[in-house]
Amino acid sequence: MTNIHHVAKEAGVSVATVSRVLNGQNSVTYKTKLKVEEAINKLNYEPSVLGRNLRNSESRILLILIPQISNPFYTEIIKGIEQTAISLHYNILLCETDSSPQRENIYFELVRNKMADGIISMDPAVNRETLLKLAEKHAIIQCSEYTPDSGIPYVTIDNEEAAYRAVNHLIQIGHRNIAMINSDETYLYAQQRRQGYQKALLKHDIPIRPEYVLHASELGFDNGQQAMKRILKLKDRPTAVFAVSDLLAIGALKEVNNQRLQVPEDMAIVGFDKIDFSNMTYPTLTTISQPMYKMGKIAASMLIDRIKGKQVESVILEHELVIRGSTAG
Amino acid sequence: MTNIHHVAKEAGVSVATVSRVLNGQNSVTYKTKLKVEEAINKLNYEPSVLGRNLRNSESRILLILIPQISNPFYTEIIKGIEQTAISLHYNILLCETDSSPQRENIYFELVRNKMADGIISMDPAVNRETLLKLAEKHAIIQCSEYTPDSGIPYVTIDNEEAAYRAVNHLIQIGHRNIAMINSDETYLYAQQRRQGYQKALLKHDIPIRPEYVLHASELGFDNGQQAMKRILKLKDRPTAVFAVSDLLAIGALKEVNNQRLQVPEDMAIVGFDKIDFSNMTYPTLTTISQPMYKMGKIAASMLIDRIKGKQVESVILEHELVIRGSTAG
DNA sequence: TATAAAATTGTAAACGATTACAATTGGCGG
DNA sequence: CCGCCAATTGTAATCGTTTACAATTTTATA
Repeated sequence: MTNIHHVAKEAGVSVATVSRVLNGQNSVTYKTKLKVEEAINKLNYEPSVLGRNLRNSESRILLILIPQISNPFYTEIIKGIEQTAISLHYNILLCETDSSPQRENIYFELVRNKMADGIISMDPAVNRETLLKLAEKHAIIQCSEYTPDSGIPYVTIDNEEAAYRAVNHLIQIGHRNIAMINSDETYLYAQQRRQGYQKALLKHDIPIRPEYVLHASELGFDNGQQAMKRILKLKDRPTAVFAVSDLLAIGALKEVNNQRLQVPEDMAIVGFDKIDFSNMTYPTLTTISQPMYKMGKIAASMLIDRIKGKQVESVILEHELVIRGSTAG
Repeated sequence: MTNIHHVAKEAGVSVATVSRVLNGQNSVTYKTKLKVEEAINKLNYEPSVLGRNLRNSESRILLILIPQISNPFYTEIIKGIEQTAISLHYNILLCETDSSPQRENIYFELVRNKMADGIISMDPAVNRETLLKLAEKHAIIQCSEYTPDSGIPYVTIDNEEAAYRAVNHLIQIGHRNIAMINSDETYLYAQQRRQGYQKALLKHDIPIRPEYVLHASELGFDNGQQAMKRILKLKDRPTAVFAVSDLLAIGALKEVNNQRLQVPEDMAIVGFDKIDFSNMTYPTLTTISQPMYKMGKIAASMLIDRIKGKQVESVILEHELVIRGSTAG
């Protein structure tokens, strides 16, 4: 492997000069710059990132913590992060935590010992204490899910308001028996969306029935399907369902189809996230659109600012209710 | 930041001894080992991966090259890779190439200058020349898509046979006008699947009609939907379609639904990959199941073997035709 | 042309680990 | 108690950069 010393010798200059050329400093004559560049080309030299990283004590790697890589909601955000990261010469290390603390620790370790410069956490099941501790010394941004009053900057949407609008829409089109498929309510977003759900009901004097709120242990098609199975067995069968994730909603939709019931006539469904699939179902899914790509881009630039020592403010982005076939006949 | 010298001083030993304890060498007395570990705990020391990497000239990072992160086919493979990588203390850097050579080059560079130890490429649009050149000096495995006779080891399935079986199934259930939605035929898998398609037709003396083979520029729902639009306008309208990706098939299915035609009565559809979503459509999608997770695991262990200098053999895995609603009434 | 100031270049010390090789220690037989 | 050998520990070089500071060259000015 050819290193900076070889180049220096070849060009007849010192390593410092070569380094300066490499880093585009202008304190070097045009003539020597040419000589150095010639040597670099001749020797086919590529500076070692390893050496550079050690010296600069940075890795230019960003960690992205997500619970499940298979949820398209995350993939869209990741695209946004990627776009910004690449343009600023950072690379991203994708970390699937499976919501397991051990798994998480592996990744936290990476940051602690400088293999990564910072973290964008999207894991709602994150170990908050550890994260907080880590945030004292390292750059961390939360995306989508966050920890209020923790000082960790975040990008997210107004979950309560979004849920409120979704349920409000169901009420507007005449439903009063509205079930909710929520996820684990230890997660903030789940709490907030439940708040929104209840707020909408209360607003219209619809009594809140605890048995109408189901919980999915994970965000997958199966979980949605199972939940719908239970919903269809409830007495005073709900006529509409609000699911906190498109994946759940799609699974639920499938179950309604399976039982030869009609959507939206027998059961209206609203999802959350507006993933691409949500437009491919039959009927298409009414859902809340989150600006995933934008969220990713913002999270990434916040993180990089943070790494560079700047102060950053949390951001709450807009969302939108997209009305489609599963609620509109 | 506390480093190995601090630990050495604290424990009253030399840095070499600390390093030996760190790396579990047994040439160190139990007693000193204890002293060192005590010092490590006391100082809360974490060895710097940066320093270690430089010295060992490795990064313990694997690159995964995929064209689009949003295709669930890849996410499942990635899970497999991840599983193996983590257990062997490697991390994975996910690289979305968008099938763009510039983008690709960024990642190749990472390997050239030791920021990554090897590559698993799943990009069919990869620049073969560059990849071959890179493979001379670096560990590279291809997964799913490969370059025959290049010496680059790969994991894949028998695409021709799989396509053959898919189309054969359509013929078995009575179809003779069978269209194909293929992707760019510069890709090997596309060529092979087309071969399989034609082989099945020929076998049953069905003439091959070039106008029945459409091409999607990308693997997305939209592309499938567009393709189906064109298919439905063909004279001698096909009664069945074989799509080389579930995403295309699902888009196509959507279009058939949109036009109020029945699947499979008016149009039977077979997809490829068995992504989770293929079971959520209406009707569910007949498709070819690839062992994605296993493919990922194997690719990862092949790569790591390669990095360690071992010789590895290419692997062709089994596939399976999964018959579901879109072909079986 | 001499001299001060500015621009360019070079020297050598980091960064934080690993590891040949050297030095020391301890155990054991005679 | 001495000498030898093995086991343990230490010293210092090394990986490939960047950069403070020193040294040199160039330029500007009188």
